[in-house]
Amino acid sequence: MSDAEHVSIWMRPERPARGPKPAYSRARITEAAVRIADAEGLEAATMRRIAADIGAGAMSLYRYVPSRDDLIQLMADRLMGEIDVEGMPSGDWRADLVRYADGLRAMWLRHPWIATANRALLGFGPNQLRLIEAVMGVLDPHLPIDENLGLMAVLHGYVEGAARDEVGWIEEVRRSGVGEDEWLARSRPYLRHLLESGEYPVFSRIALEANRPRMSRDQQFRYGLERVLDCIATSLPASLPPALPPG
Amino acid sequence: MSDAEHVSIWMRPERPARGPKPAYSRARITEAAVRIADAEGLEAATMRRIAADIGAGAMSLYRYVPSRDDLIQLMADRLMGEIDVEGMPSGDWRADLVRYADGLRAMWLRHPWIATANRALLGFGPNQLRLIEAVMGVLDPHLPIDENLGLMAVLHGYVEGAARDEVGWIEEVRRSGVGEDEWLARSRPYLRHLLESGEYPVFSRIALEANRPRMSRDQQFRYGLERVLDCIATSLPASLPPALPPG
DNA sequence: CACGACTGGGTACGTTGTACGCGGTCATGA
DNA sequence: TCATGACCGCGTACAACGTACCCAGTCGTG
Repeated sequence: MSDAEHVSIWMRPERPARGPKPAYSRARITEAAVRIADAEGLEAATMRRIAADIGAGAMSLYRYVPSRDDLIQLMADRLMGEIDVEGMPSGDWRADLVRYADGLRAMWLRHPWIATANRALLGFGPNQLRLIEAVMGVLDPHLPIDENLGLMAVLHGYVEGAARDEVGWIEEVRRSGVGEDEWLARSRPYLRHLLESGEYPVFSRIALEANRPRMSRDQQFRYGLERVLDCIATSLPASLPPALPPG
Repeated sequence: MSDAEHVSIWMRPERPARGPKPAYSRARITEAAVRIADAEGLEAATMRRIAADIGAGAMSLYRYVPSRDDLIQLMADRLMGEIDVEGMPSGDWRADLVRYADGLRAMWLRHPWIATANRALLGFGPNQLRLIEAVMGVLDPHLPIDENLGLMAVLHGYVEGAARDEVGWIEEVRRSGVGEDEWLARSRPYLRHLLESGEYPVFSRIALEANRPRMSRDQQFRYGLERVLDCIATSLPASLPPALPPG
């Protein structure tokens, strides 16, 4: 009953006052879990597997973490720590936001399983809070907090949506167990059926364009990002926007 | 071996040619699964539970659906069918996109569990394809397909990101088992700790603003949406944009 | 009318998260 | 100094899950 009061992992202290020295730590457990999830997906990071990885018994993990769900929250916050926002209100708001967007997307591509960790986004862990301070601090001097929140929703939504698309494809192929080429080959009959039905002209155009892509994935991402930043620029007051980017 | 070739549920025909009349159908199973997920979350929609709901034995479902993952894909596409895009290239591109955005967000709020269905977005089911045709058809006459895709990524990313935030909160409270007020009350000590530490000034500003919100959730969503649409408007050629919306 | 492709569904297996309880350890208060 | 009890690691156990396998019954087709 006393433990049930903690509604979030961040409210529960890792170390109690008394007792013998613990052999592991939340950080070590989280590290192992992230390593496994990177290599084989989040579903492979079971409690037993993580415990075996650090040489512990399965149930020992529950001395450090109340549930697997909370552990995943710890993992997500650890990932947020990888994003470099050092010295972030630098004066050039556009450069700052590009750096944040690129860093966030790169982190997603390094850890595709983050897309399946649903509670990753709202848990106010320390790294998440650090990101909020740094990134929202960029526009904070120029905008009321309401508008800042709205514009960040647009930026963050774009980056995460784009990353989710890329990563979803990666995970789809990984989960199917066959290689990317094989996956494409097996999908071809259905694709052909869609194209030949003639009912999906726009989709057909997309599919045919995708066969000879004129923009790399990075370029596609950058195109949309610059569009979002242009949008943000028009919402700023009479500040000096940096000239259009070198694109 | 012959079945394993189907890499997607949409490539697998529901009805084979011969044999006795089946008692159920994919549509009926999907309907029951959606109803359960709406009421108790996606994790409550287990195979046994769904089967019991329609009066079938647990294993009978596998005559219609190869796996639970594929069933979830069917559920997701069924949800896409709820979004009204009738007669969608209507001539007023801005009104069309607002209608789509509102419909998508409303659908998410009706079915919060969609946030946890990770493969929902890439499975080219019939309703998904119908959406693509209608929504991308709106800007298709005015833009090359590449730019259309880029702008749709911005729009879709914003709507889905905003919906995901709202829904994540709803699901967080639901999963905690306690009511919303109780959840807030239990989080207050941690929030107070964050505020009093003085390390998170921007976050503090957000938290204090949230105590006396000047915009409803709907209004917040609309603010960002209009911003995104403004952004899209500047990317259109010399077409006639409708005047700024009644906001 | 016999065949065999199909049906619904019961049984069973492997894996999961985790509740519970054991014997050992160590900071603390008498 | 030493007994106390809070904490440790962890083995056992259980309920619930997805689903492989098998069976007897059904029905379109030769």
